[in-house]
Amino acid sequence: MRSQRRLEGIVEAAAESFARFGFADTTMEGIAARAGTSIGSVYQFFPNKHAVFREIAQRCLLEASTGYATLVGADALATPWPDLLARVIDGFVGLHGRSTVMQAVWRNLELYGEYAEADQALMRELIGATAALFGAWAPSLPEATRRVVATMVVNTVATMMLVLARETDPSLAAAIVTETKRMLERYLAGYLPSTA
Amino acid sequence: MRSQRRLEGIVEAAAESFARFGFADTTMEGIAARAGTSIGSVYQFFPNKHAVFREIAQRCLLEASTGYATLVGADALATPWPDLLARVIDGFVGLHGRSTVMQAVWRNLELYGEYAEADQALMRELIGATAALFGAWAPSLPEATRRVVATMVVNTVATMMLVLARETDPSLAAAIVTETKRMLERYLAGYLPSTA
Amino acid sequence: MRSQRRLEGIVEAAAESFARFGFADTTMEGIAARAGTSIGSVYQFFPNKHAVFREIAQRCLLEASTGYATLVGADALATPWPDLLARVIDGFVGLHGRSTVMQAVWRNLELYGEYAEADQALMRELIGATAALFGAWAPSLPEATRRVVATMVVNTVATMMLVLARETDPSLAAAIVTETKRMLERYLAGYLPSTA
Amino acid sequence: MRSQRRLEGIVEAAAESFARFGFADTTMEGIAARAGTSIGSVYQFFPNKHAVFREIAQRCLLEASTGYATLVGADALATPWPDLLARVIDGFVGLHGRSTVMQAVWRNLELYGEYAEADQALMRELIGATAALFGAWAPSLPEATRRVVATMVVNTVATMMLVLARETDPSLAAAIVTETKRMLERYLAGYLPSTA
DNA sequence: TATGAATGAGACTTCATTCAT
DNA sequence: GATGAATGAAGTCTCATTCAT
Repeated sequence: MRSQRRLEGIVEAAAESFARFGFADTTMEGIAARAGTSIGSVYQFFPNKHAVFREIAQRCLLEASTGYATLVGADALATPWPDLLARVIDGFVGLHGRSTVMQAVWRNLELYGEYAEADQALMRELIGATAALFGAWAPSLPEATRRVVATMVVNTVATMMLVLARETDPSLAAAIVTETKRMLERYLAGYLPSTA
Repeated sequence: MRSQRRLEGIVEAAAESFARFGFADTTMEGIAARAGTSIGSVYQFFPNKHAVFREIAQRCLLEASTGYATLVGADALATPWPDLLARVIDGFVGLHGRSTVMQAVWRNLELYGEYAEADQALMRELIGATAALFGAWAPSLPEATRRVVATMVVNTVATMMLVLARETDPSLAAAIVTETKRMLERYLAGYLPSTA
Repeated sequence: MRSQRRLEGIVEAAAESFARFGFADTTMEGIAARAGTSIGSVYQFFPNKHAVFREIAQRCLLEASTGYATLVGADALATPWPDLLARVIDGFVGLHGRSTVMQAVWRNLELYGEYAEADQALMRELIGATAALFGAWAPSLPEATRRVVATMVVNTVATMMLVLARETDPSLAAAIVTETKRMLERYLAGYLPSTA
Repeated sequence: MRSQRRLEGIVEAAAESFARFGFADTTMEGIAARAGTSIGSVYQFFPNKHAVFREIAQRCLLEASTGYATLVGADALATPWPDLLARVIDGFVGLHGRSTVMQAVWRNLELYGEYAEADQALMRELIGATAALFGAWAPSLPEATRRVVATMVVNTVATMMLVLARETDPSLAAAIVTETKRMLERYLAGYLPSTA
């Protein structure tokens, strides 16, 4: 469909611009130009500039949700948890590197309010799923503890990506990924049984 | 001197506004009004809006630097490292809670470019100091490792504050602080000798 | 096309305002209002206030250039030079009286820097053309002399218009025109052969 | 007297700034700084920015008036009129070159309205004096003619200075002075008897 | 009287949004 | 729908002028 392709072009153009210049320095005119269309067409799809960002944030959250599901996969419980942890971390790093939409959202944290609700829902989802895994691995761990620990894991991975976005030295970036895995592994080792 | 007090008023008003509404939604007119002065006076001290933010960022970094020095203190090596870790984390949480300037900076991460250089210098300083402590506690730890580990600790504490800034549930916030301490303690236990 | 008419309206309004109140006392808001449009539209065509003036200056120079060509015409060499001189002077006086754009430029000489280059090119053109006429009338006159004399004539006519712009007494204005013709005629009589 | 010296410093600083940057781009703060005093002191002497310019214009007119009297001198009628003409022209060129105040006024013609009245009075004075000389040399010349011719001479010299102010090539500038003398001489030769 | 900090009106300029074609 | 010209609210910034010290 014509309009579908046009919409995609606009979203892509907007994400690129938000990621590269930030929300404030992105103009609706600029988005239209980058998408090879007119400003009127942008307003055909979105009532205002914030709505464009919200769409991008939503896609970012969807990508994160889908990414989590794919990375954890059906074989989660059959995988030693440290391996799973490493897989998820590497997966998210890769995802962020490839997704303009994610970069746009991480670059414009000041707009968190725009999608806080949806983000919190996603966080609850991811935390719930992670906590459920913990329940399978360590049934004796109290429910409340599981949730807190899951929160820590999710937050740590999320903020690691923020740190990476800022880090210019690639070898230090790689070290940060390695050490984050190690840190979480040691942290979780206090809660989950070793997978000897 | 009169102008010193006025300057302080402006900086304080700006920090509050940046922290509460964000940089984009803060107007120079608004800063002046909140400071009980006129827009002309704001421009007497700062050539433009970004310069106001830069001043605040600089103060934030100074507070962080001073805070670190105070918290680590002269007795650092006489203190068991887990205690020192807990003291520093609690200290920074308290500092952030009391400092409008810090809240303003954490709220407007998208302006990181404005003070990136100064921030990186501070990071190097804090990482260096922390790595030096590690060197005292674990002389056998290779220099490069010490620095990477120190980087992890500093980043983790820093991003924890970002997470806290967003967290509305106070009991969850408290749990995050507790668990962050625990996480770092377990992480560092792999590198530093246990203390008696 | 709509926008062409709008542009003309803006230029006309600006010229009127520059001519009547001067550059400094003309506001972009005022130009828009006088043109019956909005300030945004003015900025659609011109990036800033100086650009508006530059457009007007350019039109003024074009009018002068075209005016010269028309006034001198194809029959220049067939016309006794005193008659041609009188025709050109009267022509320019009339032109200035009818052209808001010229009045705007003469009124704001302090902005000469804005169009100095283009003006100097025009001057060279007019001086060159005038010197060429002198060459036809007085072949024995050295090239360098022709150019200097042409410069005098062009400058004298130009500054006469400046004087006229300031003169409020119409009968004195008329006398100034008459005497300027006489002055240039007597001046040129020293260089050019008398006609029949 | 202290305040007299201070006033002179301010006027001089203002004239320099007006001459170099123009009225619009001169700030009261800048004048004070250049005069080595404070803005408050400037307002001690002048109620506003235009008043500063008016003072300068007045001095310019005074210099012109005095200059004329000096140049024409007591021996005017004993001097052949072409020599007197040359002397006056050279004198004014020199005067303009030396006087910051004159340069300030010529540079800011758009403010003519500020001193138009005084200027017109001066013009009447100079024209009257010149016409009187003509009366002595050519008693048969009708009064009205004398005044018109005197107006032409005064205007021509005045506008020559405007042209010179714009001319960057010194040899062309010199030629303009020479030719202006020649032009006026030929013009006047039609009205005044030759001085055998 | 001298100083220069404080004031605030006013001008420029941007850009999200609307709407006629 | 698509287009892009038109709109004008809103924000930044300057600088003449005032006034407390």
